[in-house]
Amino acid sequence: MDRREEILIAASELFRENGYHASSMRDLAKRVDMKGSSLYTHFKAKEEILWEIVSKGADAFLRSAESIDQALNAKDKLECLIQGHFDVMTNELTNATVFFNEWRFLPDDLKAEMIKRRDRYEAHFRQAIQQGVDESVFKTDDVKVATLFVLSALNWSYQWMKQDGPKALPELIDYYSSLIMQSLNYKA
Amino acid sequence: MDRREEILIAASELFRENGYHASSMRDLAKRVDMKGSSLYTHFKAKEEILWEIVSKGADAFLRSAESIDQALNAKDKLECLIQGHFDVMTNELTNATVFFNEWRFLPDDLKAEMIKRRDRYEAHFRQAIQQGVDESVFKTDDVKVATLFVLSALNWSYQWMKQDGPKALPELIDYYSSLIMQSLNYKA
DNA sequence: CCTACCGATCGGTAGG
DNA sequence: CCTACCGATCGGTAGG
Repeated sequence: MDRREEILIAASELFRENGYHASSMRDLAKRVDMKGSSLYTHFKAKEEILWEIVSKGADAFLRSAESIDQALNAKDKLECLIQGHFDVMTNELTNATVFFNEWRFLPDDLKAEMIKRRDRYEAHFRQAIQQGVDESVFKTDDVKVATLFVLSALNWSYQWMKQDGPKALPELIDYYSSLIMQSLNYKA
Repeated sequence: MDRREEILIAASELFRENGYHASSMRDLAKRVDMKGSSLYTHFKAKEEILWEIVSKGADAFLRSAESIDQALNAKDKLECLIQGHFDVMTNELTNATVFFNEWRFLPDDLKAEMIKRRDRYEAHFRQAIQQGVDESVFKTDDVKVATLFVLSALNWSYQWMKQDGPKALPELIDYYSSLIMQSLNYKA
């Protein structure tokens, strides 16, 4: 693994623990045994580091959603979306947490780019729910609000997920998923 | 309204927009037409300001939950809890947002105090859901996870709630509430 | 509530 | 990747 990647991992952990603005370049340098000024051979600015981490988090979510077979029926599709969301949470917890907590500190143009990606992710969920309504397996009066609801329940999970969480996690996720299905009035 | 209160309101808005660590005492002073040093006649430290705002947010949620009639049946109780949550979100959006985003920057002892209050709030929801299971109006295999699910869906809402939101908000909240009820398999 | 000031630290650059 | 350094700004105090 190259040095740049090592620094990004250390930065992700640091930002997760202390937040972007409470983390200094010198703090970060200490974690990778460098002097603060040497970080600038790998990155143009502190903001660039934030961007790379946030971007990595967002891409993990998007790739997960985009890898799902579009031919699936609505129920399976939504279940894959939910499982994928938790997979990203599990495998990329640090980047994902920084993504949720710190993306708002990006400069305006990069912030706009993140909003675009977030909207694309949301569209996958809305499409699956709409498909379920069309297939008459979901029953909901308002697909937009239902989508908001499902994504809210998922997005907050970074608050209670822990690195190396309990073995019980797979069952928890299954049950969480079934609660979402029930909220959409799932009928086989 | 006394000066101290005015400063707290300005600080809440400032922290909401820029985050606690990216807001300086001089930024805050400008918003209330003072010099930075003069803020220290009202507050001992910057941290004290954060504590007051976060504390106000948390108390609003707790008071809402604790004002609910314990004699209510489970469905009505949970609906009051949900409505109360959104009332706080509406009336105290700024303090609530700072509460969610910035409470982790409090010193350890105050952080522990906030966790206590959050646990007390959560207990109200768990109790209502458990009561519903006992009354056979809710059906859920795992009250703990169901509580986590409901609170996740509610807690994330600060992300999409806006000050002076759309007139449609009451209907949105009603529908959001019905999604939660369905997730708990509500049967009258 | 102000002016004046403190030491510490910030992100970042120059030059090697 | 380092040393040495920059101007700017930080939270906070003294003294009035």
